Amino acid sequence: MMPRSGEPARRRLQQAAIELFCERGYDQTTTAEIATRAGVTERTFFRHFPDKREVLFDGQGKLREMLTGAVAKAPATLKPLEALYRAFRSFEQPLEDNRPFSLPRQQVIDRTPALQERELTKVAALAEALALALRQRGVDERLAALAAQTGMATFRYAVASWFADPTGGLGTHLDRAFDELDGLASSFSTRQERRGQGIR
Amino acid sequence: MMPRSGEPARRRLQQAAIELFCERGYDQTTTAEIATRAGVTERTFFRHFPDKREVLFDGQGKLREMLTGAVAKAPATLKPLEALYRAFRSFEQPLEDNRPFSLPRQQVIDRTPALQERELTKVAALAEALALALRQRGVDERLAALAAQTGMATFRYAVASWFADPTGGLGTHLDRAFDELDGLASSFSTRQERRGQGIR
DNA sequence: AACGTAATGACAGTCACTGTCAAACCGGAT
DNA sequence: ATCCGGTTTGACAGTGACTGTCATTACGTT
Repeated sequence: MMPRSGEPARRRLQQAAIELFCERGYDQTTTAEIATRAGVTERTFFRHFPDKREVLFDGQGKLREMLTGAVAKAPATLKPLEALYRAFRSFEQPLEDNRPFSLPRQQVIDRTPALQERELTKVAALAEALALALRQRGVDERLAALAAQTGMATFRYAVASWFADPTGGLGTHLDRAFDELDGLASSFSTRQERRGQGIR
Repeated sequence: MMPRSGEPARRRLQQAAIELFCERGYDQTTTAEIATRAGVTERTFFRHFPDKREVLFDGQGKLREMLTGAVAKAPATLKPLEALYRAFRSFEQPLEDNRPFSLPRQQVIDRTPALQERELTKVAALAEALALALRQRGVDERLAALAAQTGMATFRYAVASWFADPTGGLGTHLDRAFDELDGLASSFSTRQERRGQGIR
């Protein structure tokens, strides 16, 4: 049996996976190769991760808990999107620290359709969790869903532009994205004809 | 060689697939079984569909073209979400006609994670196409993306409630969903503190 | 040092999916 | 009717993701 030395097998597998994905690409890498580089058997890979893709989406569970927790703790007077903004903002530092790992990870995802598909479901699950957190703040069900989706999209937009240009840190990009969204909100309505120029 | 009789092999495969998925479930059905029921070989299945999931997501291409076309043809004065509403509305009849097929299909998807994942990517692709169509109407890039996502989510909500209760037809559910969205728009803003009570 | 639990290796097996090539189908030209 | 060229299919072999099972090994506990 492989000596259980040093880093836990789980971490070695993640490390080996991202290395190989960067070197050869996701599709050209077999789970057996990942396992070999990590010094374990292929079977062990599937004991730690339910499938090949999941080796890149591991932190999601904690991220969800932390974000929903931050939303729950936000001042009750805040509007939905403002609560989300604060939750995202409270994650600036951890995400900055993770950048060296998450940047190559995102590059692999961006050029692999199968991984983009998985990312979409992770994002959707996160948005759903955020919507639930908003509902527990007393927000209407439909508004919670809408705000959660919009907030997530804006967050992703900010992270993407931060990946492209880290200048000013993630916080700057978050502010910019939410400011832009704020400007959009005024031109955001469904029906035109049944409104006069009067407001409210 | 199998006599090329009756319905084209493609349709037979789709029919056989949805039947088997309803009977045994998606995971408990092999592509070989689908092919056998359709009277062809497994190899032929993969000549018609790139993967097992795709047999349930075939109309997507045409749907995208028709919806983006409808958006393009909408009166130029309409706001983004109103243009989307009209595009969706113009599809009431085709969707009503398809209900006998799409209802069981949706039930299969709803209880199969792998299919939900694929559906998410289809929805995302459609939203992206709608955003592009809005941009070509002169809508700002970010607003187009936001409106497309929101519109798609509202459309899906309407279709879901129409699946649950066809009373009044899809049109009624669409109106209700967009009316609800319209009510939400007023409480939809990002930042609270930097606004006085003044409007505009 | 003995023990129990959890992690691992070894092995066999299923199934989605692909490449390849020959055979069968089809419509149109002769 | 016959031939012909392009398309569709069948047959077969192969890869790789993923699962079940069981014995074995590592590690903490006593």
